[in-house]
Amino acid sequence: MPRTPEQNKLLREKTSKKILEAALKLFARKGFHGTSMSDIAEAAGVSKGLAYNYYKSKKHLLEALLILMQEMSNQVEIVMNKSDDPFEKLKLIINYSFKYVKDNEEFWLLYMGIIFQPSVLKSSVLIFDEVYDSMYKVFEQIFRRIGMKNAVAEARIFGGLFDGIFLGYLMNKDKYPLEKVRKQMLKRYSKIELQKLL
Amino acid sequence: MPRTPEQNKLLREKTSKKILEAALKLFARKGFHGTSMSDIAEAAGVSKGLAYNYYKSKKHLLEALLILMQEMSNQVEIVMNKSDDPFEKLKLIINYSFKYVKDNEEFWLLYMGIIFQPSVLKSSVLIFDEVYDSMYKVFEQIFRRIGMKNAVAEARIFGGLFDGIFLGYLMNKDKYPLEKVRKQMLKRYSKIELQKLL
Amino acid sequence: MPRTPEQNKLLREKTSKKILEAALKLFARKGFHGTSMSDIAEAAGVSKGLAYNYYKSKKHLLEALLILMQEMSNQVEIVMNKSDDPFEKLKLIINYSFKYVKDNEEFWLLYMGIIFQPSVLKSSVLIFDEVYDSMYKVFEQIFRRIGMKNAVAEARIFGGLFDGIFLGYLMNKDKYPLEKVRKQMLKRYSKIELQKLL
Amino acid sequence: MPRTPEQNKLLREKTSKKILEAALKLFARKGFHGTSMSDIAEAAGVSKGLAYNYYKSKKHLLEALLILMQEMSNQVEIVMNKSDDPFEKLKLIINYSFKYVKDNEEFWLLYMGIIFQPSVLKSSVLIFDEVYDSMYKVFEQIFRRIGMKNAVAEARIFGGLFDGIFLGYLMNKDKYPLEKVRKQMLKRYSKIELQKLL
DNA sequence: GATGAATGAGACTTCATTCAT
DNA sequence: AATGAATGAAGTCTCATTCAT
Repeated sequence: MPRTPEQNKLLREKTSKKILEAALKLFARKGFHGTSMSDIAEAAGVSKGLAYNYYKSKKHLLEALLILMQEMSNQVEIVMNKSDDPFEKLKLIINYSFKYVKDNEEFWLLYMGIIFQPSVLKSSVLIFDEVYDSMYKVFEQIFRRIGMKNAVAEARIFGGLFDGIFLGYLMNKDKYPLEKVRKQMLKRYSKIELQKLL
Repeated sequence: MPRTPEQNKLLREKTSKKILEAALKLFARKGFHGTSMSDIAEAAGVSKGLAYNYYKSKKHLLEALLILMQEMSNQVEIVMNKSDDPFEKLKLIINYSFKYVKDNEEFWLLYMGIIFQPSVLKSSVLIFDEVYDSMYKVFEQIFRRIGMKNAVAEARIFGGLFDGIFLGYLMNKDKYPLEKVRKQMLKRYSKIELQKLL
Repeated sequence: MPRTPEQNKLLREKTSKKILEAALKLFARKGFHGTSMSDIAEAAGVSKGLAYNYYKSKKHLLEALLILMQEMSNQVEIVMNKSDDPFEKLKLIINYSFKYVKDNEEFWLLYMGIIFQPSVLKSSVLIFDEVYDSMYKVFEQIFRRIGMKNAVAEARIFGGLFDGIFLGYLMNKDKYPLEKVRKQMLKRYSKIELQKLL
Repeated sequence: MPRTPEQNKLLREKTSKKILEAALKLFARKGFHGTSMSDIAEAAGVSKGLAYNYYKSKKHLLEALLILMQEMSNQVEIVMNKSDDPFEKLKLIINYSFKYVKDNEEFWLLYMGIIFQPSVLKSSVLIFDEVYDSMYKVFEQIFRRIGMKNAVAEARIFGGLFDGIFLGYLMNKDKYPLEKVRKQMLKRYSKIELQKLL
């Protein structure tokens, strides 16, 4: 009894997702070169052959993950635009980012891993460069609207803080006081404190 | 006539340094797994066999680099202790760190690469964990002495800033306004501004 | 459609046997260090990679052969126990051993090669030591039952004879009068002649 | 102050002997392929370069050892010819051989190693074949003179005994009752016992 | 859609040999 | 006579990818 086309489509999606998730997990932890297709297939519970049935090559798997990440990165802007007040925006960004990292550790690790080894996938750099650039532009505007003189530098500091904090957190999740840091960030970038510095 | 021991020592030092430098450059850019011993030997201008004459294995090469890094990391504390004033300490740390990254981009890249793929070298994690921990302790003390309530979180923020900023810088050295950011950091952590927030 | 598990099992057995046989042949003739995995793969008619698919390393291949040999070595005792008469036992041992060597030249060569280079595989020595020891014990008992005074030494002489004779035979199979020697051995260790020496 | 020609010659001989002895020791224990020139040079306490100064290649070293062995093998005949009585000859051979093995374990091990891996050195086979052949001829004559019918087979048995016994001895020097075996051999091949079997 | 046996290029590593001094 | 740095071929092993079924 052959499967109906719908059943087949569902099955395909499910399997392809399993593979993608296994790849994400392993690339994040062991790096692209440190992960073998066998590892991925095994972690996904499918045969090597089947993995190739869904993704033409190891590189294609990575690319599929990058595209996913790119799509997710748009979320920040959506969240941010829930308010028009720059101080409120900062708050939304901080809260969203901390939540995002906790929920998507692996994506974040993969992203960092790729950033640090651009040779793995030339094209990736371009993608992220754009994402980064546009993000910094937005931060800059926010700080300008707040009235800060050095909005360019402040934007870099603000953006850098996330990377740095999350890095520290992921390096040692058990000890890191993530919640305390989030609160302190909110305080540091609150209307009250920022206005003291103007 | 054989070479004199001195000649040999010089030769060994020169060659072993060439190899180590080539390894640093390549590991930093392409990652440990992404770099082959052939790459390293070629970049160093020696034969593959000779590289093994000096470093027992690819892993040993990496370890030699890590030891070097660990030695360098002690510098921060030395620099910091040139003054006893906590505000001055912060200034010294900021200036030293920015200078350090500019002068040792590759070390920093390698370090990040390793942090993100601890599976490459289990032992490395331990080394860095210690370094990090002791550094955060020192930052905490400084902020406590300044009179900040949330010294723990502030220390994490301060430390994270460096990683985040340098990460952004190394991702795109051409565009990054490193000097502006340094100045803004000095301002943000100056006595004047910090005291406004107490 | 994938192959059925049965098909795969058959395939695996066939291929793994081909590789093992090739390894035996080459290790026996050229020694462990003198044989390369390429040699083995080529002789087995498979790719190098496949050989590693079946045997984790060159050493594992050797170990697989040793286990086979150990299993075979139990045969002697089985054969010997077909009779209870010590003179008959000697006859059975002689006939079985001569036949065994002719049928399993390569195993015998491999075995000797390993004996002479214990550094190749430390564990092997222990295995064979045990086999040897228990064999000599058995020989000793036989000679004691026959009534010989120096059963210990006689057992060593009897056992040594096999090794020595087979060594001579395998060194130069064309010229060696194996059949004549077998007959003479039977005579030498026959009831009639042995009793003359009591 | 340059060395005199005599001094030089002495030095050369001493050094070349050191190297040869180191090679013998290592080849015997670890096999030809299992021994590296570095091992040999180190064991001999000289530099690798110097070893090559004395022996053109690793193979040449082995050949030098084989020639030495060949020279030593002539000793048997000399010893044997001290008496004209065949029974006495057997006694001399037995005693000499047991003594020889104890005094020259390494030579004997090397010899066995080569016998079992003729591929290492094609030429060696020819050398040993000759030695063996002539030896068996001599044994045959002895047994014929004693009056044995199957002198051919008896010669093979007698010769094989040595190889087999020594093999057993060298496999496990601590436990092997070499002295007992020697005595039993003398008894077995004494005039009294042999004549019982005629 | 699915399997896993099979391939082969390329990685890590060793070592006989050469050579500058 | 002597050293040991240096080379490069060859060996062990891994893994992305293909393919028969």
